[in-house]
Amino acid sequence: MRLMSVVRKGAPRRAPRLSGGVDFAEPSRAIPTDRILIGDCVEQLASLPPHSVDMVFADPPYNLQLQGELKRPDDSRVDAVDDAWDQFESFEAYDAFTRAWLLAVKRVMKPNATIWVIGSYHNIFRVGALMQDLGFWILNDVVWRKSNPMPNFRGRRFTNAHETMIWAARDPGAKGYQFNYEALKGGNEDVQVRSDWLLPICTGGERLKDAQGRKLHPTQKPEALLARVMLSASKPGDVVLDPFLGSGTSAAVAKRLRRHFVGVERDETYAAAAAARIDAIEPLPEAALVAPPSAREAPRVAFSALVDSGLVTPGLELTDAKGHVRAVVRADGTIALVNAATLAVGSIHRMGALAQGAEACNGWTFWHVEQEGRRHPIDVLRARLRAEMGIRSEE
Amino acid sequence: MRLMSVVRKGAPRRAPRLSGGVDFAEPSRAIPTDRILIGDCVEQLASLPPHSVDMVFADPPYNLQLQGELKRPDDSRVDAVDDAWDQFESFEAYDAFTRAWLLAVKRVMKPNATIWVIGSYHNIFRVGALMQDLGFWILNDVVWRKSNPMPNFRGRRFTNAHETMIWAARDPGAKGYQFNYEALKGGNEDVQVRSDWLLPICTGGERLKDAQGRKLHPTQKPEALLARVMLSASKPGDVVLDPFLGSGTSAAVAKRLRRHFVGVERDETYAAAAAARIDAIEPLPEAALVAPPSAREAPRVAFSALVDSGLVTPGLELTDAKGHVRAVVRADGTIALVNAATLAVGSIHRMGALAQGAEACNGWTFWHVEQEGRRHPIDVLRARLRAEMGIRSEE
DNA sequence: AAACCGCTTGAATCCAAAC
DNA sequence: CGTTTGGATTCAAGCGGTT
Repeated sequence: MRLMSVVRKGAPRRAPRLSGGVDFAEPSRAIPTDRILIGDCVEQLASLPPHSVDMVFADPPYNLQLQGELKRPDDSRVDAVDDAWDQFESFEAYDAFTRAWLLAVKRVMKPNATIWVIGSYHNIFRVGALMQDLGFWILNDVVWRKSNPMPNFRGRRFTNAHETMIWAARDPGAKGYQFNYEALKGGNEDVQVRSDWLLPICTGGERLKDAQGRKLHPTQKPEALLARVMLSASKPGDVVLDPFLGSGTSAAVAKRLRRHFVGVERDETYAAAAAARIDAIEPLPEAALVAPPSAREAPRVAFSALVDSGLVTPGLELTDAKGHVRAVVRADGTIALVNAATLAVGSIHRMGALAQGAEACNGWTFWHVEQEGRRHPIDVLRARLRAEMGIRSEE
Repeated sequence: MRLMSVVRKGAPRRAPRLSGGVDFAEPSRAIPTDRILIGDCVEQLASLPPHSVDMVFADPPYNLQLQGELKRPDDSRVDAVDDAWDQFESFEAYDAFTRAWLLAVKRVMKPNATIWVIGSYHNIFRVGALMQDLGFWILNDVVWRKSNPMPNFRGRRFTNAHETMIWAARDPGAKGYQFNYEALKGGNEDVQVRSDWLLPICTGGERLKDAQGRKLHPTQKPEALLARVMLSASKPGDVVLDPFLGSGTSAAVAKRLRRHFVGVERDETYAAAAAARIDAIEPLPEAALVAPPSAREAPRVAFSALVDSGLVTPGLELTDAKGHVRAVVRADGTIALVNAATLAVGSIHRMGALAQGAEACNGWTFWHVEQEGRRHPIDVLRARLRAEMGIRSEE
């Protein structure tokens, strides 16, 4: 965590620095990381050196074009996203805005960097077409399926239950981009991760509130979503840029996963709240993040889903039934053996087999967690998650 | 199935007619249905009367043929916008093609018709943006999640496990489009249907094969997908247009679901195979397709009709569900609040709203009558009157 | 203590017939 | 055409208070 330590040196618990432009205390042409730049993203990005970020996550305005107000069947009013920053005069105006920030972002991307952009049907088609026009090379579109979306109250459309993320390389033919295929697969029951992800929206304690207890930001994204993005397409020490930082979810997750962040935010209230939020984050132990594994195996249902759900926390210790063998849960859903002579990282099944010297192992029954002084197989956590998710949600 | 019978009259088991243009045997300006038009879809659609189809399903080609040009070595220029030039030319050609067929399709859509377009990340963003540019009004984007997608063999991306459908109305502000909300909900555990659908890809016996046993068409869609589309947004007797018929899935499903189809296909081999396929389809029994009575479409019954019919007597007391609020029925079909400080008289809805301090209220469910010691919403009386009226009207 | 109930809320392009 | 009025319409979670 070289660059992270620069900012935190001598002030380990202070908030990230807020800056209106380039920080000249930084080495010339080195990108100032782990801070929030306040201002218009196109202007702010122009002050950064070219080819300096490894990954971009962008959550631009969606241009919702809402008409009147909407009420629930119980006559309560839906708190719509009617903020000024989401208003555009026309598709042309939105396109010009989009083109400008995409170009500004592209300049600061390293040749092998990739970009993620999230949106809904209101804007994602325009964004995707412009990305193609500007020479980005789409690698996947990834669907975020919301486990608890807002329903369609009037019964006139399908429940708008997903958002779309476009994952793209900077240039056509890019081959050296970061994609942690084996780690993702190892955390997904050794099955390739698909282009549709099921995750809940951001509610409860994770949702930032203002002094009056109202939601601070209308469109705060869940940390689990950003964690999947960064665990997929970046590595510890990378610089992650977010040109529309908002409530700071991407920066908070970057810090937790030991990536560096550069955030741009126009609204000072949002920026200040994000800074405080980021400051409170404690990075995960490095052991929970290092070294992608190389694995191959069989069965179903993802251990990483337990991590996403919060039932299992990265860093949690797993043991066998008798407590002799120990392992640590990693953020991507793989586990690392603790007492191994060499670093051993992989799926719960493969690591279980390795620990026993067996060819195969059912990690769900081999590994245990200690709760209230008693050891339970992690299979009970899986059963709990299945129960929570219900029959409909993940067919 | 009026129009269907025109084609099948005198030749009940023959294949749909193949035609190069307008069939002059049809009544002038009536759209020729249940046949395949062979040729370029823009040209063929120009021969059809305007405002003549109820729903469109389009699975356009997206072979951009860009691979060769785009795989040249990555150069080191700082600004890669120039790189996009060649591909912009190619994208432009695709855009021109897309714009042309979308306009041709729009002309033949009825004002309340809707269109579905399916695609992948290669083309769907361009198609969606152009649809917005041409004035279509997006209602939903619907994700087809493939339960058995093709794996990603090289491990450099996520498994491409979905395709995207855009569902749009012909014009902004369209409200009268067909959407079978209640039927869909009824078939989905009484929960409204979401924008992500899980369905297997087309394999096995459903997949058309050529004489050599190879798959006839590279992108044959599963009939289950088309069935969900048509069951969602059309009704029996509707005319469904498919400008890129291919192997004929949409027409086959339309016939089975007792919709009429108009298919356009440029490739004669595909058209012939589709014709044979469609010919073998047996429409489902009408009883399997009739729409269940929906509350939204039920004939309106005024509260005064209950008074007129004698089901409700002037002077009868109404209360809310808990018996706190009381009102009295007046002879003209209005009601009067009993405990109001000032005299309050009006419709069951207005008085219900007033009693609650709400802006709106469904008086049919708010107000109750006491019968045999139990409270029933007055909606049950309305249902009884509707039943009696239904019996009378059929006599 | 665990279960249960009621209330709140989330990126939303969310009515239709009659007058 | 605009305006008024009837009356149809919601799912999953989290949280707090009660049983």
